[in-house]
Amino acid sequence: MTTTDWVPVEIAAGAKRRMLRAGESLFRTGDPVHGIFAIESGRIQMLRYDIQGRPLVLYTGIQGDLFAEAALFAETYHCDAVAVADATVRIFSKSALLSLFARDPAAAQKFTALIAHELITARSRLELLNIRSAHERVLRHLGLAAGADGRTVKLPGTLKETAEDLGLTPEAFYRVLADLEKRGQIERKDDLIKLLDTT
Amino acid sequence: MTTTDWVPVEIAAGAKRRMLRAGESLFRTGDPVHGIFAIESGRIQMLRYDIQGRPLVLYTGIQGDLFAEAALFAETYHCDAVAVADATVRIFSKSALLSLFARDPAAAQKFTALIAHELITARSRLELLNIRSAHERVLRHLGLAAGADGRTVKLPGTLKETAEDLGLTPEAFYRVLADLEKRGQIERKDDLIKLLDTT
DNA sequence: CGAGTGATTGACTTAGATCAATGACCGTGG
DNA sequence: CCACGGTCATTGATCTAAGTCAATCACTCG
Repeated sequence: MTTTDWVPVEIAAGAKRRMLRAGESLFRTGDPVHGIFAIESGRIQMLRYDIQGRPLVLYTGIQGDLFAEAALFAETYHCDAVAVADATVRIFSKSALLSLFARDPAAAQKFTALIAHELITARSRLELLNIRSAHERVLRHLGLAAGADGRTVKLPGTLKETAEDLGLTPEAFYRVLADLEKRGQIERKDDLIKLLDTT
Repeated sequence: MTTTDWVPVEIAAGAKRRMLRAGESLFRTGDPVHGIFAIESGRIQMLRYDIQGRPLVLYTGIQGDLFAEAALFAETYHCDAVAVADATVRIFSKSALLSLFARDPAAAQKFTALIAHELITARSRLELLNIRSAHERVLRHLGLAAGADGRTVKLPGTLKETAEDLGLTPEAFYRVLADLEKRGQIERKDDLIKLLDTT
């Protein structure tokens, strides 16, 4: 989600691109804010460090994710961002965005709507992760991810990645899928999953 | 967090209050959007139903939480909201907010900043819940929740509630705390927890 | 003074993590 | 064109961390 079609052309045009190699840092806590970022490829983590120096991961963003949105409203970054895999990002200048928003309320509203939507997504994933049973968790996830017909889900990326999203090991996820299929609760064809009625 | 000090007085003044009894519904999918809500007391859940009619919890809000923010940008609600315990909410009218934002970019920005901040919080809780070990999870949580000194955490609410937040059973949480204390990694005094150096 | 709830700890069980092995698939370089 | 190395998908065997059930104590509230 969060492809960057929310950005008005005028900003998109001026957006620079930056490539990072695995381990390279994009910004650090205290750096003055230059802008916010969209991940075009790779994987970026936001980190804080606790008092003992242990890293606390705040967010792991992948392809298509927008991040550091809150930096728009701060002078300096409040965490570090490092590439955990080779990555490229687009940079949307803070000043350009803010002045756009000030001048064009509709654009501002579009941005707010986008963030509000991401918040919904994040919150529903939180509820999902609080479900203890792997079976339930997978079923609910499929229910949420189901398309318009409410039955068909096309899994994005690899199963391994989906497993990760669900807070499961890949093995556990494979087993749950296999089991659901055996029980006739789902049908699988490649990366398509169909939910069946269990009455 | 998210106490309602973000609302400009003019809106706060006009905000109605509504009391709900456990099980009572605040709005349903498809209802026209009247406004967004702040929970003054109690507990409210947002729900969707999957095609088999099973409820999918999207969010559980408690005292102080703002919710249905995204409804500002929609004509109708996209989920149900029901009180899971007796609750009172304040209602901020959609039209009043939108016209405020259109006329006062600074207010709009404050709102966006608030949501962006909530997004950060939600995302960092997601990372937390993806940590499998209860020990690690609790330690990281304490690290994140630590106050300015980076060492002292005052637990809000009951331990049981915190356990719930962390995706742990109360028992598991008690045990982890007891264990951390025994190992000298934390110190507890009532609802204050102090992180100690483990070097 | 009970009734209700949170905090705590013990005993037991199990779901899911971990470790391991195999097959399918894909790109790459000789 | 094919062998080889890498990754994903899958399944089996095993182990343990955390859930579940249960009992006790402390507290608060009417």
